[in-house]
Amino acid sequence: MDETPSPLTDKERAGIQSVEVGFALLDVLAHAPAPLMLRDLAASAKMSAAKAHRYLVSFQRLGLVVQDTANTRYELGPATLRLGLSTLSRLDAVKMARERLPALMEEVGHTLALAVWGNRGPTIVHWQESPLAVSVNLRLGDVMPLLSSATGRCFTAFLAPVGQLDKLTPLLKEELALAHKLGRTDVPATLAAVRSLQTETRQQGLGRVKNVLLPGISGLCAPVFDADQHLALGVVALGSSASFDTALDGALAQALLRMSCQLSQDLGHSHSA
Amino acid sequence: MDETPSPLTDKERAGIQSVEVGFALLDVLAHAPAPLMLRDLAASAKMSAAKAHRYLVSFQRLGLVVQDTANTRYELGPATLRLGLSTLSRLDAVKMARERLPALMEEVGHTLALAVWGNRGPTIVHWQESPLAVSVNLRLGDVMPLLSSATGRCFTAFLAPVGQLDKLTPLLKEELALAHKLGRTDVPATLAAVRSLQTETRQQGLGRVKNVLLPGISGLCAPVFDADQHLALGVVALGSSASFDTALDGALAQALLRMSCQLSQDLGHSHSA
DNA sequence: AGTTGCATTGCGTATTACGCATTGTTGAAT
DNA sequence: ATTCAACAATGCGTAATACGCAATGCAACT
Repeated sequence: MDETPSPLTDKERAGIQSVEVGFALLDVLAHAPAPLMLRDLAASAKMSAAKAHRYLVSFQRLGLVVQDTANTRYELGPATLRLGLSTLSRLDAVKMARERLPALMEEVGHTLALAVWGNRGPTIVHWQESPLAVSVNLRLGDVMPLLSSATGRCFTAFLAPVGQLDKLTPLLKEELALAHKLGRTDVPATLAAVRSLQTETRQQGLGRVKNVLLPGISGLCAPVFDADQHLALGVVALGSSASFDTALDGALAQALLRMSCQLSQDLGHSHSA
Repeated sequence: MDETPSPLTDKERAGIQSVEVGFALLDVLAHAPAPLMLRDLAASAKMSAAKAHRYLVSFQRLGLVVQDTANTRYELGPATLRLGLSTLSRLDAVKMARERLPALMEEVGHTLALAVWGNRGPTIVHWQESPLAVSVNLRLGDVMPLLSSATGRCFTAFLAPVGQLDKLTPLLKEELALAHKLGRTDVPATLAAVRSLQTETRQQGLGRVKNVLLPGISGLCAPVFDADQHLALGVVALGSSASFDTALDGALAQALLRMSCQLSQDLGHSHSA
């Protein structure tokens, strides 16, 4: 088709070329921070605009992509959400954590949430507001910042050392740049400072934040690992700093850790690190 | 290819056939309760096993599908989760609803509004006045009463069953006290009466009011839910009681419900309640 | 071993997707 | 208003690709 002389290495099993070509477009859209024009979308996926357009027509028919009626920009559509949520609902870690969250909330009396790693960082996939708590503005799908949120710090510290780390670095650099521009003093400013925050978080066993992301709000996030030592999800608690105990040996932190350890074990994680 | 002589109807824009064919497999997997054998998967997607297999090879390369190493069954893969989370993070219920309001207003001919839950109750965040309608005195940021407005009744009935319900109670008590002092007879006077109003509203599927909050004005409010069963927003219609059809099976109520259901689905809500 | 029920892979052909160039559309500048 | 520019969308002919069919692998039972 294109410029692939493709020696057709033996390890290649017969597939459907169009499927693999088309996915590049979805992938670009998934990583893009905003809806894209056809021109840029095609360029990012390394194909001609005409070619991309044909794929996008089909993706639109399927609901995988939608087009802003006004400016004709493309973005991912509701069908991708359905696929993702279907996968999410089958994830053992999420399933089990969801079931156990109500009891934990009863015990600790704070708003709780679950986060998993997405393309743009740790993403809230479930939350449960405490009746007692101040109303924290949390929305499904929110992506938490890596350095200024308890959740982000948890993922920054506990993401599997190999493989996923490379996903982390570009996002970290972005955030460092942003923090620098805003002149923030309560978050790390250099990669070295990030390393030290990671070490600290690992020693604590959970991500912690006091009045950083939101003034007057504190948060804790405990990691849950699967059988392969990968960070499967984060269990988050947050609330008003006035009534929120951030002590590592406090009842709240201990309850979170108990929950996350139990989940990890039930997922087949064997204490080896 | 197949048995499609394909008269190529005019409404068909040129797309990529393989993409649309392949999606049928993903769709089947998304709706299946458990991993599927190639045979069944192919049958459900109405294609031959050989054909399905080629697509699945490509889907596996992309991480959209994974195969149980032991029993060779297929299920959705991590890439679908990435796509879904990316979409989820961009979803904005209010924005989506706002885009669709003009069409709805065209259809029903009444003033429409959107409300979300704020610290002090359901808050109007957007409204669109009908040219035909009487001018209703609504302002951005207005907090609607829980018992005497259609919007309030909607939120009272449909706020997340656990947790948020208790955020409701203090506000409800306040309003009950106020109603009592004013000697109103058209709103519930006791908590028991509130419960019964909630039940009624849930059965109706939307909040409804005739000449209660404002004399001569009627209103309806349909709930929109997110993927996690949280009440994301309310779609409100209001107008002069003379021309406003409050029948549950009337054109207006049905149009509102259609709109709210569609929105809920696009937010990832899988209708279960 | 024999058999059954799958998944997987060559092969040849008809169909499809590709690049190129053209036409349609939108929106901004003169 | 008119012109212009930038982008999106679409015919067309050809070369590459996906399809059905049938053969081959690969296990788990009998």
